[in-house]
Amino acid sequence: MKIYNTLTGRKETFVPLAAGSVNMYVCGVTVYDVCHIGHARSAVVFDAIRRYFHYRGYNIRFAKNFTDIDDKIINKAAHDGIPWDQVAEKYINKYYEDMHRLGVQDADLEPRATGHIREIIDIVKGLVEKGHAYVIEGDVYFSVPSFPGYGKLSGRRLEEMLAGARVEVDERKKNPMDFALWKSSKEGEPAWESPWGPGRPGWHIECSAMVLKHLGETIDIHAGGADLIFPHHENEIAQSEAYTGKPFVRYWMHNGFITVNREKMSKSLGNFFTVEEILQRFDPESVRLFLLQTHYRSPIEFSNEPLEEAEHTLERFYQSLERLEDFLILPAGKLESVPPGFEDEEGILVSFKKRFMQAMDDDFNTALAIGHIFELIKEINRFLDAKPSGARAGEMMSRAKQELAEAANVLNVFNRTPAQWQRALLQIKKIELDETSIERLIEERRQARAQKDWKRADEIRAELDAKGITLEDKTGSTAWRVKI
RNA sequence: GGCGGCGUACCCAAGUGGUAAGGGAGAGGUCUGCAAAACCUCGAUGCAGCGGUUCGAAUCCGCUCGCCGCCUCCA
Repeated sequence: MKIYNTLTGRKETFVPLAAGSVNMYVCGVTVYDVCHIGHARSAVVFDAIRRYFHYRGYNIRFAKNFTDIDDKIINKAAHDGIPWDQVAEKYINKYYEDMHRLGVQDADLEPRATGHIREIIDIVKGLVEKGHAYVIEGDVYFSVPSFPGYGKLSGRRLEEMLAGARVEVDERKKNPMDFALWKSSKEGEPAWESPWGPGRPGWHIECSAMVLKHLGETIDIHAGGADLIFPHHENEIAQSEAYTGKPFVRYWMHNGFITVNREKMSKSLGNFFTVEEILQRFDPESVRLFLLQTHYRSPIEFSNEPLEEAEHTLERFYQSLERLEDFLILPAGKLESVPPGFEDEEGILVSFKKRFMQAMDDDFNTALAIGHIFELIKEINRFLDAKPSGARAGEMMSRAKQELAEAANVLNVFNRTPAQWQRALLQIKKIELDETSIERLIEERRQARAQKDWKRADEIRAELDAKGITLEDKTGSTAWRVKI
């Protein structure tokens, strides 16, 4: 298994600290507002990666935090006139709601900053004692020059950063790059008691504290959005390694951004689309597929078109799956006939599994893995086109279904039944007809067709079409689909 | 200014040395009462441009052009 490690800038063979186990920490969200699609990308991507580790038999401990105290939360609380902890609670709940819809599994551990104040204080105290941090008027700062490795993750040197001169200058700090570990609270702000007076943790320290407490001094993987590389993750390394004297993280993983008009989607630019509003227009599975169809480190340009394409892609998948299932429920024909050219279908299945794993093993290439799924789909369609029959053909197709289900389970897309997909479309496309009335019209049309009353049959078809339902006449029955 | 990334068909996108996956759109075909959908087939002699290394380059090196990100809160 190979993972691109931001620390080295290379793909490296993944060797976990303890054989067979993975300790993984993902930076979650600061809960001061609803999630946009960029947050969703990070969550979905690392969810798929986590599922793949599990599939590969690793015993994975997966932690994802909530930053539930910070300036933005305090500002939001003041703005909305509600207590800061209610702001946090509200958006944590909203996060769960959005992510569950997108098929993101809860982490094994979901620690919150405010639940680790004691641990944070212990680390800050330790850093002060070791001379890596200093106290000024109730604030505690980490002394960046005291940590020689500073800049190793983001690939920059201290002198260069100072030259940039975009750093806000706080005269009290010994070095402009020094960052807050502990911030004293003003009157009326949330505060916890500490050796330096009432205050709250700085942003970076919570992650160090939670990693240390729940996963250990050195963990296998730490992940998050690429915008966290500097300063957040750089600072985490500095404070953690200065404190423990041990390497903090073995593999750093960072996902790429979502862009709008080629610009990074962000709150400050105002060019963001919330998960909620996207899910009003698209089925969650379409969104998840859209996110996984591009490699996690590449940028994704956001617009309707690729989401609509993802819908078509799913339609194609479920059409084929339905066809496969139709074949499987049919009694196996007496005639043993595997069409010529398909004798080695089992070999194709074996190679599918191999290629799927190869793709995922290569830095979690979900885009390629999905490509392989469609190669298999094409193969299955060709096989069924050739009108196979008999027990062996049945076994081969049931094995194919099994293989597809396994891959689908890892990605958590292509994971429903064709009927569930159609029902979901009925809802998301806001079709005014329900299943029963559609079935009733189909039955009426069937009778018309039996009497060769083509005019009436065509009328019904046109009527359904106008309402967004397409009919598909198969031998002996008629299926309906939501037009997309 | 410093550091990093990207540029593959009409669109999206995988591919980091061995002769261009996959999806969407399009064209042709099969099926059909006719349709539609679906399915099958086709589709880049070519990977921003130029030069170099190599038996061999989208992949490595150099230069040029264009775009983006980080350096400040950010997934």
